Amino acid sequence: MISSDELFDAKALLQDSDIRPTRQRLGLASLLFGRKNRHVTAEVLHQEANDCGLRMALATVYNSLHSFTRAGLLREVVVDAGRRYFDTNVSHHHHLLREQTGELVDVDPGRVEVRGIPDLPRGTSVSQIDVVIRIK
Amino acid sequence: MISSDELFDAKALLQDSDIRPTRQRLGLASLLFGRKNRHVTAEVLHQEANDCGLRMALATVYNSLHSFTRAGLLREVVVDAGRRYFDTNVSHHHHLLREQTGELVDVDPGRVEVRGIPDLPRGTSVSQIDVVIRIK
DNA sequence: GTATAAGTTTAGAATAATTCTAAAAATATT
DNA sequence: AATATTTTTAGAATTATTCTAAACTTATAC
Repeated sequence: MISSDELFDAKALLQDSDIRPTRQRLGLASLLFGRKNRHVTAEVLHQEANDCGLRMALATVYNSLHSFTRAGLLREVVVDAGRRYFDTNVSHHHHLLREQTGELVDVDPGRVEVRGIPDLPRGTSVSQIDVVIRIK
Repeated sequence: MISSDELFDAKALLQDSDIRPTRQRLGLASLLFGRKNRHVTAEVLHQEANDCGLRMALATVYNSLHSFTRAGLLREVVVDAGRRYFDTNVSHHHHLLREQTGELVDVDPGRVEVRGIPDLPRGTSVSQIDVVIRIK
């Protein structure tokens, strides 16, 4: 169950991001942002929502994940060609991927350093640097 | 057109890897390994093969890419959730991705340094570290 | 508050990439 | 050559995601 103050937080969060706080988005937001940092796929989040009694279409979960991402509340992490992961931690950091389980763990950027970025083509700039440490 | 010595190279390469040198695999191998390092998707490679007069099913391209990968002749690069890229450069290196075009460029591992890998869960070891520099 | 406009949700269809299936073809072995 | 093994193929199936347009919600104007 979702407590009213969690819902309230979610509402403020969405409104601050100019996202309409609909029932569905409030539910997803409290699943995503209520607790610690998370990595989810649409499928998994949809299942979780259902398990909490929040009934909604899978397409709504996709729509919401994209809205949240556009608003900067989520960021997409590419670690698998075939599944889209969304990360609630939008600050600069890296990832450790357990290949066996698919589990993703955040890695503090202070613990990994990328140096000596190569020359970039003229007129381009770095938009992001992703480091994925795959473990088995 | 594919010259006979390119075909010969491809044949030796496949045989050394215990892969039967079928017409389809020889053709794909010379497209892939005949020249400089490449990054391809199944779709693009299939199109190229067709353009060279090498007719084959798309499923064969997928099968071949997987055989070559299993044999260590290719490695999969994950830079896009939705498309599988294969890289003919199987030595340790990183990638620069031009987000506008989807073009992938190899980055010498000497030009980028990753340090201070975090503590790993007990019983696990690093299988690979991927660095993707996204530019726009 | 009610009406109207704007944005959101939904089920189901559509798309895209990849994998599966099992019969036909090619390659290798005897 | 005959047989066994592996590969290729077309097309169906699967998986993840996006699209569509009608129904519904939420916001805005009066």
